[in-house]
Amino acid sequence: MISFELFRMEDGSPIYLQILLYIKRGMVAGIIHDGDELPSRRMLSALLSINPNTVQKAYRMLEEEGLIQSHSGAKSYVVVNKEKIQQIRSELLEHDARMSVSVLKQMGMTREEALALITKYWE
Amino acid sequence: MISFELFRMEDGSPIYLQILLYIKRGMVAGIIHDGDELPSRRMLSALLSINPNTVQKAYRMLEEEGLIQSHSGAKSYVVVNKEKIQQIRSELLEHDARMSVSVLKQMGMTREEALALITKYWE
DNA sequence: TAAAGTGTATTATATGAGTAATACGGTTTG
DNA sequence: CAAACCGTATTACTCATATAATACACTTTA
Repeated sequence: MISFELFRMEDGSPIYLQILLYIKRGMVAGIIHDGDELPSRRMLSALLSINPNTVQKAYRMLEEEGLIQSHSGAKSYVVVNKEKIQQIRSELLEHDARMSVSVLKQMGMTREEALALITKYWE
Repeated sequence: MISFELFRMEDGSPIYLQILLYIKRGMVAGIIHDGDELPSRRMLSALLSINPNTVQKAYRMLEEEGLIQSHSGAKSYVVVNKEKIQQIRSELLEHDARMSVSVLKQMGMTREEALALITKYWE
């Protein structure tokens, strides 16, 4: 069963996207594997204190991408392979790195200052 | 007159927040100075192809923070000092650095891998 | 002075995100 | 089998974001 222990809602983006990205990042990190059981919509919504429809929206989008599999009445499971994970990894890294570099540059930071800042906040 | 040449709409967050942060980051970067003239609501909205009310929302919030000054009928100007800029700088850096570190960690990256990634996308 | 530009305000509309309550039928399990 | 849980769907509502169309009074400027 996938754990949502590290999940924190705070960045202001839509919750269903935060859930979707959390699961994708978990796949890339090697914490979420092929065949893993997902928490049910009702259980996860109760755990995060949000509406079941919001979880459903994230799960539906993941299913449309072919990353999870749902059967009416039964539990839902992760369906990935190495190629898919590598593709997601590239997408996420590129997006996150570009956004990070963009905002740091907008503040006039040098590369060295940026690296020092990342290091400072790493722990 | 403040330039919006580097402004790009793309990160999915509300436009009025993107404008607000763009101006704050410009102040921190030393590109936007005390006394600088702001583009009018109508002019900027036309330039960015958005509604004047959206620009007004960003400007109103900046004025409530005391970072710009508006007089009905006249142009609007930046009002900052070193202390304010230092405060904004701390807020923005902390927020951006925390978000960057958070997503990189969620993908299982080590500090060294994260620094290498930032370096790679810096140019 | 007259025109153009400006800040400010109002009302209406559309869309997306999120919640709330409920329902139906399938699967699992004691 | 029956209860519990599951995925799925529907309808209604609230709120924030963004647009659209005006309007008014003030300031700047030709």
